[in-house]
Amino acid sequence: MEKSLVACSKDRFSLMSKLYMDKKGLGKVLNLARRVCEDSGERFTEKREQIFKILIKAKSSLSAYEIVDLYNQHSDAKMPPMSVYRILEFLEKKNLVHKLSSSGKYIACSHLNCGETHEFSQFLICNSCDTATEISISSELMGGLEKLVKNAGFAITNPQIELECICDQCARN
Amino acid sequence: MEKSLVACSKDRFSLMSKLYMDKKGLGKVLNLARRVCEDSGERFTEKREQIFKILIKAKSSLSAYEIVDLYNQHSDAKMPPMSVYRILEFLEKKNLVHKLSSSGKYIACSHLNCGETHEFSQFLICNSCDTATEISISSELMGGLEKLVKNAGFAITNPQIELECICDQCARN
DNA sequence: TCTCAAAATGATATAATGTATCATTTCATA
DNA sequence: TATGAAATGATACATTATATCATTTTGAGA
Repeated sequence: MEKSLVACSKDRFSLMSKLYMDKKGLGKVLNLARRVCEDSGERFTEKREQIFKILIKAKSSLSAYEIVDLYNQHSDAKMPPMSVYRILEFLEKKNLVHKLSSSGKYIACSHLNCGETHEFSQFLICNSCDTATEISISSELMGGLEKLVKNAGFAITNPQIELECICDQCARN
Repeated sequence: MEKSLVACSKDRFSLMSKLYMDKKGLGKVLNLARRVCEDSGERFTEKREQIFKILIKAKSSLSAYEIVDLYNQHSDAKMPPMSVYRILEFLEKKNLVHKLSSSGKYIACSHLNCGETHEFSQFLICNSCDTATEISISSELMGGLEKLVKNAGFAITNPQIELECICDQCARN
């Protein structure tokens, strides 16, 4: 896939909605994930799928150990943390999940709806309810940032940006 | 101090340079730090000053445990990690140091040169040499970001932004 | 279908980071 | 100099993350 600041061609420069998932949508996303893995000669194993599904269903970002607990609650075979870290790392490399560096927690990529995976996003993280919403900032804004950064003697190597926010729903309460 | 997206009135909307520090400058900054603390009825103790100086002299951001080690190397009395965490938290509240949330490491505020402290900054972090440079993004850019965030149903609560970069010097090597 | 190498996971230990809690010391000021 | 709040010490422990070697699973080719 081409590297681009914009993730999804169907949604250029616009707001991305959260990953909405009905049963049909879930199946589609899982198929896409499988294809992404198998296209590069790797496997979308049962355990990788389970962990991916845990993240898709999660309402907020999850730490590796929270995923361990969720997995072990719903399975007889207990998965050790090391395996979860490895699987998360794998899914992240495939751009199926993202790691929020400010919290160390993980979320499913919300661009899978449109049948694409992508590498870079920006995230709005609600301090109150811990949900993370993935957005794509405009090329104009990103261009402005890049210019500023260049003037400071730097170049952006990863345009992932995480913004500490409060969501409207939490703000009302 | 008034909360503002821009830190330093002498440098509005412009690039901030890294904290440059000769002997005279160091004295000035330490005096400022002491004043900031004592103005609110708190103390700029010897140990707080030592840790602050370690951060000022550091070429890159430092983890709490790195600071523990540096302190203990240059002192007979050994300071436990808990104390370092407490002191860092204190200095951060006073806006004398900043914590990089993506790495959990600390840097001295580089706006102290201009005789002011400030609350919010953006940081360019070199992946290669681990230096962090503090900048202030323009109000125009910040305004654009805020608009985008608002459309997504969020409001920014902390405009600290951390960008993964490579610095020109590392890029040449 | 059997074998084998690579991929994937298990198991275990340990490093690194961060917090909770209670005890002790330091310091301004009454 | 007595006292109470601020600051630090000491200790334990929780959380997060990685290193390493063993075992299992898988798919491709003999």
